Amino acid sequence: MKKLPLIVICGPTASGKTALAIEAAKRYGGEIVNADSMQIYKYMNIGTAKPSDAELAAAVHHLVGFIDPREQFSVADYVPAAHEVISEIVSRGHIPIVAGGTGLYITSLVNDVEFGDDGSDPEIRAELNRLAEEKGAEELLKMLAEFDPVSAERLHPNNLRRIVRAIEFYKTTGRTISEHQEETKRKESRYEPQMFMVDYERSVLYDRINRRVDIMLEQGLVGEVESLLDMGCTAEMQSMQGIGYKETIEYIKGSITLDECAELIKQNSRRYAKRQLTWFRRDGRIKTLAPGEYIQI
RNA sequence: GCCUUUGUAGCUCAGUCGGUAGAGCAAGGGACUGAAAAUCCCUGUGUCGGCGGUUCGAUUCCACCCGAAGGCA
Repeated sequence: MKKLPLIVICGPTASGKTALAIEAAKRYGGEIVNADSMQIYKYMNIGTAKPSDAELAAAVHHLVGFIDPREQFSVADYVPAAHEVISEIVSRGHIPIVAGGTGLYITSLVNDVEFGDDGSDPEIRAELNRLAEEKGAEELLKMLAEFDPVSAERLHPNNLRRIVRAIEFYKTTGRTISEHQEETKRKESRYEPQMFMVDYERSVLYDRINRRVDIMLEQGLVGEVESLLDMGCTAEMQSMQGIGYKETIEYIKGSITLDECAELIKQNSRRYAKRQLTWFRRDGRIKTLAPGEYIQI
């Protein structure tokens, strides 16, 4: 079976993915598929550095701003949605260009990781979290070890979130998450990706990040967050965990000054960029581009 | 000009009764399969201001020089 070609533009925040994607779309007759876990939300424009109206008009974009920020969303929602959009793009005779910085979304899509309809249950998850608070994460790890020793061995006792997830997976599917992971690794992907990332010198990237945060504040990030709070968003919501949002909420609540808020956003963005680099660096398929270099296919 | 205090990691500072030094923050590295802008793990990076003296050995003691802060004139 012929694999579907896919252009992927990934990399850390503030590395110019949007502009590169638009350029590639124009040049090769492509349509852009967002792979950013925060730009999927509506009303969150400034803080997520969503493409501007002009940029959105310059090329066809998909999966941008289509989820209400009060709602949950996950890779398991993203991947099937992206598959569908991509197959439509291909059927139009266009080239799909996946662009974004969320490593998990990109890898799961490109490697064609399967997410079934079951496999998640918010109630079980909440119950496990409650149990962890009572008895501690180590107790849960022991529990996990009884039916999935492979995962239990791999997970650090402090990583409660993953421990909970592994137990939740077993309880909802009757299979262990480690088995599931092995299976999906063996599976052939339907895609043949060409992956690119702009490789900035670290200090240059950090300058870009710092500058961009200043611009976000000038553009009215505080106002954007205020109106999100007005529409009922709360700090606990997934969308409000986004960098730029959680810190601005602290400022609006009065627990930090605007300067502290700006510094915190910058620092968290830099740390995020570092984590993104760690993720993408280990994917040997990614070709690095010099700053200013266009992608070549 | 004189007196006092001070100079140790990127920052704030500990410390060594003389045996080349350690915390917090910052930073760096890594993991990652349904919260992923999330979550978690690992790591001390240093002509101890400079130049001499004493000493087997000086970041530590002494002299001088340079910088910083305060005080007196």
